[in-house]
Order: sequence, then C-alpha cells, then structure tokens
Amino acid sequence: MKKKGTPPTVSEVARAANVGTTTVSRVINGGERVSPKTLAHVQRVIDAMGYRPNQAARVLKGHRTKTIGLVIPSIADPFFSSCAEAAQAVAQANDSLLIVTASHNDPHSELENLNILISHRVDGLIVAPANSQSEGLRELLKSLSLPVIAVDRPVADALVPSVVSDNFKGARFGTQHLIEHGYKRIVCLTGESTLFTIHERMRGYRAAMESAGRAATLNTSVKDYRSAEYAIQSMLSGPNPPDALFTLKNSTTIYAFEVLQKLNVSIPKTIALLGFDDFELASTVRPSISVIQQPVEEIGRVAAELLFEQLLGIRSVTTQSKVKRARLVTLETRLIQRNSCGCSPSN
Amino acid sequence: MKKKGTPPTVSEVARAANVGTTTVSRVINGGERVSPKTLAHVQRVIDAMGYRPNQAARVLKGHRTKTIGLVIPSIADPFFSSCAEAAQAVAQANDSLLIVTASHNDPHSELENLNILISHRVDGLIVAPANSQSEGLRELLKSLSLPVIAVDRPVADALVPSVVSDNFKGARFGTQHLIEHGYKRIVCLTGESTLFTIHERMRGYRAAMESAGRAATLNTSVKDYRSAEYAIQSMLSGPNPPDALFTLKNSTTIYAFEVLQKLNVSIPKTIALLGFDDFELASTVRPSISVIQQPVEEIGRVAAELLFEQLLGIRSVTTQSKVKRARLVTLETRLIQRNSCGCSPSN
DNA sequence: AGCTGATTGGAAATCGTTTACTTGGTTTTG
DNA sequence: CAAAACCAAGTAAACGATTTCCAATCAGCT
Repeated sequence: MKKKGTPPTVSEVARAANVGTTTVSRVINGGERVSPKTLAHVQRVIDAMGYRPNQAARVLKGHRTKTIGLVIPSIADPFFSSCAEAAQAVAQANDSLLIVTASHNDPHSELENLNILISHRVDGLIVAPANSQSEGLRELLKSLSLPVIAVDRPVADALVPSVVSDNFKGARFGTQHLIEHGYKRIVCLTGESTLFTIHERMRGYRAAMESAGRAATLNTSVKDYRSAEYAIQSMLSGPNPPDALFTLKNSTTIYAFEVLQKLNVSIPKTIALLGFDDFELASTVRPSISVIQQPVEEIGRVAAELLFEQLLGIRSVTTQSKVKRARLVTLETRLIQRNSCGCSPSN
Repeated sequence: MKKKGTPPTVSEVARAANVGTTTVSRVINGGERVSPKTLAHVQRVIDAMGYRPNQAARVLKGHRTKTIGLVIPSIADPFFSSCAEAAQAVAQANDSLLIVTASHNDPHSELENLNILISHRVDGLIVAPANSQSEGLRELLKSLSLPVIAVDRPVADALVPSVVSDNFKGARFGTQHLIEHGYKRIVCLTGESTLFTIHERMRGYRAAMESAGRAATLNTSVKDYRSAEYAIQSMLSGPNPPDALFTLKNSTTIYAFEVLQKLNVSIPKTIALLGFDDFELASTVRPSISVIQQPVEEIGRVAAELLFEQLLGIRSVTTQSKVKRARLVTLETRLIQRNSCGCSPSN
C-alpha cells in the first residue's frame, strides 16, 4: 500500500513488475492472453502499489466515460430524489456513475448544466426539462450526438423519448372515483402553474367532469397556506359549497389539509380530500389522505434503462426502430385509498 | 450548429479558423495573449461548430476533473438528499460537478463506490461512512492522496475531517427541556442501531437524565409499527407509565405518533412527544410534533466548502494548519417548539 | 534438429488538450 | 538607424491508457 504522492501509472507498474505496459493493460482488463503466473504477479504488484487506472486516459482513447448525467429541478425534492436513486441503481448495474445537477426549473441554468455535462463527455443524459418548449433546449438536443431521455415532462415534438406518469388518466380516474362515490360538488385546487404535469392533471379533471355532465371548478391560486385558507374559506361560506376537494400537487394537498383541520371541517364527512402524488406522511396524518400515486422510482428506473438500452445498442437498425416506437413511455398511476374521501378500506 | 457525428476537436476548429491549436486553446481559456479580432473570429467558429472541449484530455494533462464524489447511504432519504443538494450547490459555485452514489449502509458497497470514484479521478470526496470503524475504509483513506470529508458520522481517530450535527448536545438539551417542563417519566425510544448518530443521542439522553438524578429508560426495539405498538402499550399498561417520549429518529417518531393516535392517547396531555430530527410534515400533523432539528443543508454545505478549501489551498502551510485545527466540525441543533410537548408556542 | 504454429510480451501510434519553446513581425528606444 | 523589447501565433512534446502490429519463446512434431 503506497503512501501519498502522484498516483502510479501503467508504465510504473510495468517497470516494477518487469513486464511491458501491454501486459499490465491486459491484466487490468480481464487478463486475456496473459499466462496465469504473470497475471498473478502483475496483479500483486498492482495491489501493492495501489494502482488504479486513470479513467481520463481511457476515455481519451475513445471509450465510454461510464458516466451519465441527470438534470432535475431539485435534488432535495422527494419525487426527484427517488427518481435519482432509481437511476443511480440502474447506472451502477451498468457499471456507470451518475452525476446529478439541479436546474431549479430555470431553463438557463438547465442549459448551462447540460453543456457542462456534455463537456465532461457523459455517455448519456436524463433531463426533467424546466420548460418543454424551450428553444435553447430543443436546439441543443438537435445538435447532440448522445442519447437523452426526458422524465416527468416530455420535450415538445417528442424530440427525445420521454418517461412520464399518466397525469391525465390519473386525474381523470381520481375525479371519476369521487363522482362515483356520490360527491356532488368536486372542486379542483392547485398552485398556479405552467408545468406540463399540472396541466395534464387539470385536463384529466376537466375530462371526467365533462363526461359526467358536471361543471368543472378549478382554482389555481393556492400557492401557500394563506391563499389556501382564503380560497377554502370563501368557497365554504359561499353558495353551493364543495363536498370534495381534488388537490393536484403535494403542497396544495398539505395546505388544504391544514386549513380544513384549522377550520374544524370534518374530513371526509363534510369535505372529502383527494390528492395527486403521494408523500411519506399522507398515510400518517389523521385522517390519512387518499391519493393518486405516481410510480416514482419506476420513472427513474425506466428512464435509465431506456438510456442504457440506447447506449448499448446503437448498432442495429432494429433497435433504432424500437426506440422510435417508444418515444413516449406513459406509466400508470394508481389510487391509494385511505381515509380522506369516504371510501375507506379496512381501517 | 453542427448536426451529428463525432464531436469536433481543437485541431478541427483550428483548421476551420485558419489558426493554430494554441490559439484556439487560448481562446477557450480566457483569451489571454490573443488579439481581439482573432479571438472574436475563433470564438465565432467555435460556436458555429458547437465545439466543447473534451474534459478527459484536459484532465489527462494534469488538471482537476472538476468533479467531486458523494457517497451516502441513500439518495432518496430526505436528510441525505438535502445534504446532496447543498453539496451540489457548492460544487457548482466552484465550477464542479457532483457524482452521487448510494452505499445502502453496506461497508463493502461503500468501498467499491469509493474505488470507482477514485478511478474516475474525482478531485475530492464526501462520505457518510457506513461504519466509523471499518478497517477497509480506514486503510483506503490512509493510502489516499485526495481530500476527503466525512459527514454525519466521523471516521475513527479523526482520520479525515468530519462535519456532524451535535447529536449529544441536541439530545441532552431536548431531554433537559422535557425535564424542565415538569415531565416526570421520560422514556427514550429508538430502533436498535449501532449508528454513531443514534449512539450519541442516547448518550445525550442519558447524560441529561443522570445529571437530573433520574433513571434513564431506553428502549431500542422500535423497528416498525408493530414493535412500537407493543413497546408503548406495555409501558402504558405497566406500572409507572411514561408521561413523555423522546424518539431518536424520524421513523421511530412517526411510529410512536401513529400508535398514540391509534390508542387515543392524548398528545401532549397524557403523553408528550419530542422527536430528534425534523421532517417535512412534523409541522402538519395534529398535534404538530416538536423536534430537535439538525442543520441538514448546512452539513452538506460546510462539508463541501471544507473540501474545496482544502482543494484550493494545498500550497500554504497556514491553510494546512487551519484544516488540521478543524478535524471535527460540530454544528448546533435547535429545538423547534410545536404542540406535542406541553410547551406550545403561540398557536 | 529443425520447422510450424500457437501463445505471450513489447514498441509505438493514438486519443484531444495544454504548454514550453519558437518564430516572425512590429514597435520602441538609445 | 540599428538594436532591443515585445507581441501574436505556431510547432511539437507531453499526459496515461489502449491497441495494432510485430517479435520472441516454446512445445510438439516429423
């Protein structure tokens, strides 16, 4: 075990072992075409010197960097960190590393991050685009020669394959579920948002209401506790108050829940609550909150798998068409029935 | 904007711009010693060709990889993902990328991850050691020539600088707080754990109880809802039931909360609850749960800052001694008073 | 013994960038 | 007016691993 200083190189190892660099290289890469005893000897020297091949040199010779990039709005966000965890696992299974950067939903920062990652010669990229329409992003993607997968939000025109959960169907199903359980006045709440996901969910809500012959009521002004309080209070004191709330994102769900608790409105007796997207403690609060759950880790996993599939099979035309076929992977959501919408399971 | 194919190189750019490679290189790196008009011209060509320098080649010439590695138990864990987010931000500010890997608290996997990162020639490492004592880790660290910072859990003998929150003081303070507010029988609950953090917290609880002349009661068997139910129920039906619970980790806090709710035990009237470590919805449940909060992002931030400090200032002896002085950075926790332990703030 | 053929090991080119050293041309100055 | 100083820009040699080709060795044959 060597102490400090500059890391040893192949030739140093070769000299120490009294062999050529070729032999050392072969030992490193599986030991083909090397006699068992030299192999053992060289391996011993390698271990003794604490030698580790320099990836940069390897990459320079035209090899993979064994590195993929992930650009997400925030690392701390539970949704994206679960995604990242799953993607990292797949990367590891494919002998690769995952580099994570946060765009904070800023298209400019996103572009910068992507450029840096490309400069580092990552083998592929997974991106949750800050903005599906962003011209900068689209231009970059067009000029790119490496595989890219979008997650959570597709890029306009399916420029790259995307993996998303079925926000539309999920929201429609959730709304239908409320309708079927007899709720008469179902109001949809969310923070004002231009995000693709929220947009799809609103569409799903509207579709379900429409096909049931109901009037859709959407309130997109719930940004914080205050606005939630205002919105809910005025609805309750107004004419024709809602008997069910469908909240389209976690923060909105939480605000609504808090407000209802504070106002001593009984859930689900007076008002039912159904949230889109699950969060750790939706099951812990009393009453526990029913939600439409997204297959979070699956999104990250499938995206990474798709990426490596593309990475490993660039040769065959068959693969290309296969990839072309799957420009948009839509993963199913499911309803987690808890106690907040009058459709209690066992407990 | 070039279409696809292999990425352009310096010499290609040089040829296209009718200059030497040196000039191109100079333009890339700030444009010193290049006339304004050639600079502009070369820059134009670079943009036109979509040229991006190959980091691998740059690294090979002995430069930083502008890359740091982070090895944590889990990426999806809120604590560590916040850490990661903060570390990434610092990395970005230092023009570097963050590579994240998950060890799942397995020392073997941890070692493997570290080796891979080292092979990729990361400039430095941040690790949350799976096991402070691990011989493999200690040996690796000793043989290493790059800066490493430990987070959350120090490495034995302060082999590398560590950034941790003050688990001992936090737990002692929390316990003292409960004592001061008149709770007579304060029981400490946690999952059985050999983790450094939990150990420190137990030590803190014991210290506080001891110096108050109380008998410490620790139950380390709360691993899931079932075991929590059993533990709490038997304590409640036994002689001398507790009037306060101090839970040492989030999962334990949640289980205890759920069980108390289920048993219709009033919080904090019958039993008070204080948790160690904060989580998003501790403030949302009713009653909201008071906790000892760790400076989560600060840990990640300080660790990364320390790393870059070491990375940038290897020259001066002053800096070395400064680093030596700060082998263990202990960050203060604070008590977040909510409604679960009889010491309610305003609401 | 000498030849064949398989097997193992080595020398050298290569990847794309940086950088020490030159070159040629201009400007300043004694 | 010549010499010194200066500046932009180019040439070529690294960096460390892979890889192609070639050389050497040795066993097994005839």
